[in-house]
Amino acid sequence: MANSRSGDSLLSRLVTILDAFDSHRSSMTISALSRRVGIPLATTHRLVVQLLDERLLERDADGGVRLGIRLWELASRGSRTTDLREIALPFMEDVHAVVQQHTTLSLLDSENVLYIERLTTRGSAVNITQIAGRLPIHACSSGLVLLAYSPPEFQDDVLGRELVRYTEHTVTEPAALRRLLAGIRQLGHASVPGIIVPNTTGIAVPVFERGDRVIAALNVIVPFGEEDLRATVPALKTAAHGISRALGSDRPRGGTSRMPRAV
Amino acid sequence: MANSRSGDSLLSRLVTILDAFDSHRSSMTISALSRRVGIPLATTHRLVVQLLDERLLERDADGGVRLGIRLWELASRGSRTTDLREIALPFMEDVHAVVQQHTTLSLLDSENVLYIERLTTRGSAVNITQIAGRLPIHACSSGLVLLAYSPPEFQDDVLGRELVRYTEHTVTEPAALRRLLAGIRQLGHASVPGIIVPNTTGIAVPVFERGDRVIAALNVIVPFGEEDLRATVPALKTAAHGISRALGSDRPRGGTSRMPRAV
DNA sequence: ATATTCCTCCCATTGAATGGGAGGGGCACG
DNA sequence: CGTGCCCCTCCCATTCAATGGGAGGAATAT
Repeated sequence: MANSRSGDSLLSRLVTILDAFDSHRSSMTISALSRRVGIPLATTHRLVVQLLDERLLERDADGGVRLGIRLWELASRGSRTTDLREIALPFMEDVHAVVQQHTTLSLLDSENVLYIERLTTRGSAVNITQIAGRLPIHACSSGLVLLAYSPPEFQDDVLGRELVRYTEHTVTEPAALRRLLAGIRQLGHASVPGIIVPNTTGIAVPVFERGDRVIAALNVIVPFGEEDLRATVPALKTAAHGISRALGSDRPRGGTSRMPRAV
Repeated sequence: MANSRSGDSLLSRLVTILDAFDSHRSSMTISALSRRVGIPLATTHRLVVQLLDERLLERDADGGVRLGIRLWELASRGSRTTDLREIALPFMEDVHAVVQQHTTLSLLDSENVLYIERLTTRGSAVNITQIAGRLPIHACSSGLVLLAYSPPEFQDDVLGRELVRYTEHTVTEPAALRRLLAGIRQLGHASVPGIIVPNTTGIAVPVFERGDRVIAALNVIVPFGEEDLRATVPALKTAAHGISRALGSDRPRGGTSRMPRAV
């Protein structure tokens, strides 16, 4: 597939390079990058120069390289993520205003939970989610909701794997997990204590597209002892319903504006 | 630079392909894509298959292709845009709540104004800005603010060009533009009527990084007749100041938290 | 003064990129 | 039901860009 001795294609190497940057490592020298991604320096150098040419990478003030704004532009302009995020944002604000805890929006991507928006609350619970960050599907309330409403084959697939146990509360045993998912479907929400971070409870509800298919999860993260399910779950469900409605009304197909709407 | 007869490198072709998608054209058949980007069908097909492999593109329900979530993830994870957006969002909400008009955050990129966040208001003025969309620097209030606080050489460069006239209010004449910019610097904000969309006024203020350098513009878009500069400008300036402070306090360098902060 | 680490460029080798063309499937129109 | 049209996919001989070890040089640390 490529000239490279490692057998990687040019494109896969480009992706590897872009993938090497994250929020903790947002800038690197070319040499460091080369070591990190395991591509020979001369080749890394050449690829980086090309990426700089296309402005997918930028030079840093200290001579390092970082992701370019152009890359963000390309990725965001025609992306469904951007649309979903923008539609959901006002409803997330509502939840955030009422519940006053970290609020996130996430979806399933390649068997992980990918967070596409996050509203943080100062001084509240520890929040390990990051925008464009991922968490394992079985170890966060959002993941469990998304899994609970996934097709059975996918559920079986996930349950059949060896699941990592992060805390004493992480449910990894298939039968227990199945019961947990059934409970989530019955209640319409997930509320799980510290399955990835101790002393933190995640509460999540599904966001439906056109009434049936689940496309996202809406979640809040609260410190132990501050859970108030009676207030939180209705807030989340109301917002999730609002997002569903807004998703439908912005597209021609699907029940449009059958519902009256205040300004 | 490449095997292609057109002389384009592989990477530049990949960028061209990704660039072909935008919010209006978020899904295309491979043939349509091939025609649009001017790359022979067989080559486009091969590149698309590779991009699908890397999940930078996704298959649509109707067989077309669209941008993949993975691309958004790669671009957003280590991007400064994501940080800036997240830091600025609460302050934008404040403005939005008070002014109740479209509110945007933008920055200068390659001689254009690139919008990185937008809060919309239903039923308010026409809003042609799009998240990850661009506008010419001389034809929007945000652009004029960003230009007013740019280095003189860059200003001269922009003023030396042939500037497009979009409406009767668009200022394209260098001397007039210079006066406009001087006024913006003096007042600390830009307020310009319908220079790209008629019957719409843009009001924008600069967002500073570490007190001196301007990194973004904060803007609201109001319909003619509803301008209330006395209320709007202070709201914008307050929010812009808050963003500057939050930018500084999240980074070790720069005056951190000299200012008391309420929860 | 010496070692280390970085960036950059060179260039002979090699095999991946190229794209015209053919085959096949699906849909609409007459 | 046939015909035309458009799309996707694969093939394959040709061609030239990708590869990466190595060297030179600059900058910084020891």
